[in-house]
Amino acid sequence: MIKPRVRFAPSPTGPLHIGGVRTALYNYLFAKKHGGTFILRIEDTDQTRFVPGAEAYIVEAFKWLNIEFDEGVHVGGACGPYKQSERKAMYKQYAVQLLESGWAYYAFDSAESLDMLRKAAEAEKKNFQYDVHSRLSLCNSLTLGAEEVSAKLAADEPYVIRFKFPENRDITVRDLIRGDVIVNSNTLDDKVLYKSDGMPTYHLANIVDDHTMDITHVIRGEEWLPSAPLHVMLYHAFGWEAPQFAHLPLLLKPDGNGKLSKRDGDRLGFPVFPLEWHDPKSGEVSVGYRETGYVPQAVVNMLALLGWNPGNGQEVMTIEEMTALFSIEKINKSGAKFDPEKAKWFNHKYLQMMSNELLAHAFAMQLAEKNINESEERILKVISLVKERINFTKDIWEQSAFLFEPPQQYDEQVIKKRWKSDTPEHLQAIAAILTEEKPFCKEHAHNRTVAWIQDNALNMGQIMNCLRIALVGAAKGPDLFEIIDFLGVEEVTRRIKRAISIIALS
RNA sequence: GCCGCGUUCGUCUAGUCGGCCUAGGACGCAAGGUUUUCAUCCUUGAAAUCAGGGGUUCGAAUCCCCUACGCGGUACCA
Repeated sequence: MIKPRVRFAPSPTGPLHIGGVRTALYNYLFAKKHGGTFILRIEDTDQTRFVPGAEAYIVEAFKWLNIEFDEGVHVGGACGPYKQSERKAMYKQYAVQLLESGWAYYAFDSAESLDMLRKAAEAEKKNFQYDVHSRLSLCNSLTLGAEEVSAKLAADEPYVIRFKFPENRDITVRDLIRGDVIVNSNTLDDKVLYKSDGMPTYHLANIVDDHTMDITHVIRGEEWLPSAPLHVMLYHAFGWEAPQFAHLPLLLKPDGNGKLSKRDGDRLGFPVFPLEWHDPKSGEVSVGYRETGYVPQAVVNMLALLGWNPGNGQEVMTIEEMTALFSIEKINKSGAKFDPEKAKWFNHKYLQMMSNELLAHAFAMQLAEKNINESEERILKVISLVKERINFTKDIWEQSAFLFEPPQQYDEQVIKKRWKSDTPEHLQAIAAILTEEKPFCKEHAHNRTVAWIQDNALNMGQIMNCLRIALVGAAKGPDLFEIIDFLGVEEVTRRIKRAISIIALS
């Protein structure tokens, strides 16, 4: 295969959705697999939907995800500029070229008049289309005389340029995932290519850019499949060779049907965006994978498997492994429901593979925010104690807070079950045993404590759980003597006293 | 409405050219074990009559047709 050139072309209308991230990822995987080029192009032809900060967000998101572009708005390249608003001047000539070759025409109908036609059709449960059937009864250069058209243009009347579909032609879209999709031109509408504000629409700009940037493969979401016949015809009209198409299945909401949306994330409690996003207009904040404590590699891995599968049973893999295994033929045809539980599982797996040093570094930052100072050695110790219990980096604190501060409260269920009238004296006896241990050795302390419990014919589970309650506040957490070792006997004694007084009061 | 795409355990999926599929794996779920706690981890299990109905064939999840359902599109948005 010749080295492919692919592109990811988002429009800067808000934060990048994980569906978009997956589309970009598949483009990236495909390009890397075949030694090709991966390009980031910003499609901002709709000035009314422009959102400040969105472009920077997109760039930052890919940086965090470690998905690198070879060419693009932020890195430049030989086919720049990579932002459509900056290429504005070049589109008109292509629209004119189509006008001259008879593949397009001027249309002067106002948005309002078309709106009325649409409403009227809707009332009859029909659909109004600007197409082969209707264009001869509308106001355009096909129905108006040549002088009339030039007069309107000379008078600066607003106009759009529409594509003129040939009559009754079967158009074949050759899709790498779906095979041949055939659509008759009579069912297609004459899409606007050039808007009255002097900007091209997506359709024109997209084709012109893909051609001038030598794009070989267009890998994009399934929502573009309906307009693919238009694109195929556009290439034909220009006399250009069309790139190969691959329309990706959609990412669906976890419950029910339909496209995954920000709403679903809010409702079910999982991020839909890679990074946290602050909407400049509404001030609304959307949670991000990064801020939730996801490992970028885990996000990439999880996303890759939503709609693609190498077929070898392997699920956890590096991006290099994915690249080696990737093929468009193995992409599924049907939409994939997003599963927050599996996303969590992936993150857990990646956290376990991460070095303790790296996790300690992340945790040290969390501690700094809480003004807690601990030695590197002790932080590393904490990591070794809680690592296997965490799904997100933010869980480290949740799982280890009791190592830094006494329990805020004591689990009443456990107290009710295990705390007896003689518990205080038993705990004090254990405190005494621990204090005698000098230097403190957790194995030895453990053995002596167990021996003491047995010698006094006491219930092991009852005593140990009460001790745990006194130190941790709940019946959970790592090995008790590891905790005692970390806390130090003095702190342990203090906590036992504290627990006895507080629990006695309640 | 019209056009297009899709349909294997609850979910993500394996299933190349029909037989090795009494449909495999993973997540989740359940039970047991480990941990005198909880989580992790390990083992086992339940879970898809391969959307439904017709064909073709000795034989179909795999090929053909129909139906149903779901989704996407139907803008001077991308």
